[in-house]
Amino acid sequence: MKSTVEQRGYRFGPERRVRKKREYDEILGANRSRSDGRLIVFLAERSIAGEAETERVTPPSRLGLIVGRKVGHAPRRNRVKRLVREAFRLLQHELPAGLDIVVMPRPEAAKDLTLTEVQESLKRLVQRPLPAPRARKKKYGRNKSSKNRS
RNA sequence: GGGGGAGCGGAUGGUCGCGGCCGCCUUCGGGUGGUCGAGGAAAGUCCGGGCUCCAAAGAGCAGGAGGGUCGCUAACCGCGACCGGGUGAAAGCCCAGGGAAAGUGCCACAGAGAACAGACCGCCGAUGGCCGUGGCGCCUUGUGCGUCGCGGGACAGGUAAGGGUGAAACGGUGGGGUAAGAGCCCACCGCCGGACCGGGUGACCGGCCGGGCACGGCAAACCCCCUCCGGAGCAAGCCCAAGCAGACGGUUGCCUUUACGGGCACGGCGUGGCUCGCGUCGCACUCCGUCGGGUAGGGUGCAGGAGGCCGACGGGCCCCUCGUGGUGAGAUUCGCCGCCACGAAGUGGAAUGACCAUCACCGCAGGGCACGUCUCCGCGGUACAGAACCCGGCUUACGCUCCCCCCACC
RNA sequence: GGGGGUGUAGCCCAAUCGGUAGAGGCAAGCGACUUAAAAUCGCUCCAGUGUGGGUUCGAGUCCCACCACCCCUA
Repeated sequence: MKSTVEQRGYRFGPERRVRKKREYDEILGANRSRSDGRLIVFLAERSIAGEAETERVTPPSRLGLIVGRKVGHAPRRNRVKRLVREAFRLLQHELPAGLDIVVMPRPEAAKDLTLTEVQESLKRLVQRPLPAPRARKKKYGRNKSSKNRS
């Protein structure tokens, strides 16, 4: 991860995606969301549990997607996900680093989105500074037993 | 206008990206070059299989599925051809298309009658009564008897042709016949039977002979006959890592053997409905069973082909299908055909893309204008839809193109 | 992905064996009682059975296809 600063490309590999159900639960459980007419965005500071050695560089932000069945059939859901991924990829140097961002498009607006619209919404919703972490409201706590054990 | 079949599923270029495999480089983070990367339905999950596990996949019962014939197939509720039936003017389309004289059950309402049926209206009333009347005969001259007629009514009775009811009324049409009618008789059609003749692998078809007809419908009602089906499913299963918490039950019998062991019985469990049979355990505590607790990470399964051969089990060779490129004959070109080379999605918070330009196709209507659609400019659109172990089908959704057939008009 | 189930008035839910069209309750409306309301009583209204075919004389019921929703599954 030493080449983060000089790496100016627009790559979008697996290190920039949220991949585990546990990670999704943590990000949604932080319950810091904001939305506009198109998107709902959940934000969390990126946890660095795995890295034991001290890191002086903040890791890049990661993207996660939730596109429900109300958006439409599979090709339409794929289209929405690809648009959001592309917007994140092109904006990755303008957005703040060290965040986990989970994007959930609104079903009613997801019918006919364009790339520029998604870019606008994403930039506006993510670039504002984070509010203080609030208490978790167990709204998305599907596995509360595991949470209580830990 | 109607009907049948086949094909395609936008093209090219640019910029920025994603995933697999191979080669090279690497400071092991990655870089770089090449190559491949959604569908005809990938869909619904409606059938059939492969594969995996249940030790093996056995028998019977139950349950389920299929049902004209002959082929194709690994198999099928699939496909093809044919047979029979229905429908349409035709091309064509549709058919769960075995059995209703093995049995059980059902056929509401209406209607006279609904399953070895029935007589409401109507028709008739030949025959026998009844009433009226005419002729003849008898003697006991009467409101007489007998006999032969005519007429009437419709009492007994005959009838099932017609009306009417119904989804369905115990063959149809025509003629004869009759009091009126009726397969009562006859002709043709239909139906039934035949161990018959001819054709066909067969379903069946054609004929011949016999029978006046006896046999309503429903089996997507129970059922009978024939055929097929053990159960679960890639979240199957196998390996690694991580993690948790254990508790309870089982401590047999007989025979045989010096003993190991074997046999029978009994009990638990498994064989995902039951029985048999089979397997397994029964002094093992490292075994069997019941209940409870933990994990949701990684790898593999995992990829042209349900073709073949060989293998020292790592794989190799050949064949087939499709794609791309090259080449040969022919040809104006393309395609078809032959040969050679290379290739054959494999994700998994889930890749196969995003944006732009030009072209193609379709539509809109404003301007130009020959007033119709040519094209220049403008605007909008380009269907249905996304692999999740794989394959063969079915069904459903959907844009366009082409070919063929039938009918009508010119 | 795989396996299974359900669908009848606005809501909950009945309908022997298929029988000519659907019971009940809540809700709604009207009336009575009441000063008014609640409760109660009476009356009324509301379905063509998720959709489309087929079998049958006749289908909510039997069969097939499709649609929507729900549940289970390492």
